[in-house]
Amino acid sequence: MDRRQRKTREAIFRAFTNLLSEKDFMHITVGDIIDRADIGRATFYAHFETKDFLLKELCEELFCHIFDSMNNEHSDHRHIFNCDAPKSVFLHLFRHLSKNDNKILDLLSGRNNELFLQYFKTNLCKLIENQLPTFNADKNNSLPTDFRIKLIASTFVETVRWWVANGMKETPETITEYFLCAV
Amino acid sequence: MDRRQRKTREAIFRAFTNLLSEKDFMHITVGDIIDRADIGRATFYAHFETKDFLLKELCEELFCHIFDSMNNEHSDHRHIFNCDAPKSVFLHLFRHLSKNDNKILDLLSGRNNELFLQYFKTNLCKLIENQLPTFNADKNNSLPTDFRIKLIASTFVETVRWWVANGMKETPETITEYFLCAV
DNA sequence: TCTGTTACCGAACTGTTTGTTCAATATAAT
DNA sequence: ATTATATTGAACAAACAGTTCGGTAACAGA
Repeated sequence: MDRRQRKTREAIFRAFTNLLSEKDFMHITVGDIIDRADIGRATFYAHFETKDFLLKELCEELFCHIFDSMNNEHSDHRHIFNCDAPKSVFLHLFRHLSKNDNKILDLLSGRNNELFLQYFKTNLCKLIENQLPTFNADKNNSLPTDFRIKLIASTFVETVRWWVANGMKETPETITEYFLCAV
Repeated sequence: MDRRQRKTREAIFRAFTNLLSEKDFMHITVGDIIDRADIGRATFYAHFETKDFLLKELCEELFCHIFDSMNNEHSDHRHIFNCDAPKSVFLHLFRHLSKNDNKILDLLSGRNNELFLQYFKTNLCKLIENQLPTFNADKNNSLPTDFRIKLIASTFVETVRWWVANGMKETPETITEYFLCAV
């Protein structure tokens, strides 16, 4: 990739994430973004079709590679997760979230956390579907499977939300315990 | 209230809820609303400061009175809920949701259900806080209280979301069982 | 170093949306 | 009937979205 392209793209993402921690996505204008990124208007539209696509690509850059790496590790080194799954998988996830250059942390603690957690949830459901047999099925075994998956996903999301709202004081290990205790 | 005012207000709400079931709130313009409501532009702004305030007032009209009535019944006739709380409270809620003139149903099954369930959740947490001692505390008793409340609220919301996504085929009684089984 | 390619700039431009204003008209309240 | 108020339609400035294009700077390969 051209160095110029890369720099502009990074400048746009940086400006955009800054703005997201200040105001609603809905009220951020393209003008705001190009002012803060210090680039021309035409340049922005050369990179992203609309503001919505910018959000989409940011989310993919943030989350999808996490899940991809997760799935790869899961299939390549299945033994790692099978020793005490699903604990390892979610511990892994919480660790990723807690250290990703503080970029994810900023976005998740801002006004728009629902926005990102929505994207997050979509990927999460697939992951949980694979892990489902390893979950303790004592209590809500009688519930429909798709319902159970969504419940676990929303519990995970709510756990993350509570975690970041309280300043992420707990260790990933503790939070994993909380999550597994709740689900 | 002036009959003219009331009629315009209703026309705006009707047009707005129609549009909400068709496209994202973000992409609905004031022009769309006044066209469908068949009113003048100046009239819209005489009623609502912005599009966001219209959404806010719609949510209040839809949800807040439900919770108000709930809280009143709860304080006036405490015995009703104490016989087998928290079942009654949430059964009550599910019943409300399933029959409110199909207006709530439309909105909750549309593209913008996250939007409304967000408003919903805020009120829900207060209700759950009152009902908390009546919940089965066997499993996740060790978790922080505020965390437990948010978990229960998000489980309720996720239950509603799954319910409407599947066409609300289950009776309120069944869904209440599902919810209490999951929480 | 030279050359063709590609990205960025910035300024202008069209079309859309927002929110306001105002005089004229219609409806409600007393 | 008279007064008060809601609605209308049109026009308006300001903000915003998305496009176009000629000129400039940075890149990659020979």
